[in-house]
Amino acid sequence: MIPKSQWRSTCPIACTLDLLGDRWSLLVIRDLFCGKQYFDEFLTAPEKIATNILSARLAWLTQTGIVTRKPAANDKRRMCYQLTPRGQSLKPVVLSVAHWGVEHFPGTAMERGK
Amino acid sequence: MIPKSQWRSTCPIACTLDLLGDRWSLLVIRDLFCGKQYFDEFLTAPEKIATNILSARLAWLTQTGIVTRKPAANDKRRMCYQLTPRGQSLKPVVLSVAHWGVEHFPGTAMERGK
DNA sequence: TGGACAAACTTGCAAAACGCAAGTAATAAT
DNA sequence: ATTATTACTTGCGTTTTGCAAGTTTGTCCA
Repeated sequence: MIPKSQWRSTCPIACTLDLLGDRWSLLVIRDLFCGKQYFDEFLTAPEKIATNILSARLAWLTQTGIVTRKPAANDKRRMCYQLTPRGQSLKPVVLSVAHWGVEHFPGTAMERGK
Repeated sequence: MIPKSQWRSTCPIACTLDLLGDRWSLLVIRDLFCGKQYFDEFLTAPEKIATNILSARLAWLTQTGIVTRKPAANDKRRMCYQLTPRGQSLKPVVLSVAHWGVEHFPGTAMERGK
């Protein structure tokens, strides 16, 4: 169950957008599907997300059960972010968006691993 | 071809989010798939979009070739908005988002016509 | 063991987007 | 001619975004 005080409506599309309908969440999730796990790995994406935004998004995605957050075994500073089963279930959403983008934006392409 | 000066990257997901990755665009598109065509019809949705936001989104979606905008035959004031083929091709995206929402938000449901 | 370094944030602040309420222009109805 | 309707636009206060700089905690290595 996803915690949030105010959903705009009981429409599943509206609720999903309330959860991750912003400019960045789905890109973070894309990178998680690509195997990225650490804060600085997300920063290397070509879209150049700001650290405060990334921090806020990871916290929100953790809070809502889309990702897990735990310290790496060998370095307690490094936080390891991974998709939960709930997060992994977003794969069809990510793929349908990616597919539409490839069809409608000349010059774009899906990278390996997606 | 979609006109915009600055895309964040050449990733198809990032480009798609630049186009309609905000809180409202996909809800307008949802309503278009449901058969809504006129300004005041979109205003009746339970999410209560503001008129200036709706106006801006319809203009942007028109400009980017997702919807067409023409006066109704019998009333020149009424603007009739409809999905273009490009807009209709978003159906798998809308459906995958709706499906995920139904699975993960108890109490939500897709309405007739989607 | 102590100084340099690194990871993951946090803070400050300016700019942009959002959202509400009220106003307006063009057309239609009576 | 007057009133109502449609599709906006404007003003303005609030919220979110984005950039740069700073902070904290943990690691590395001489």
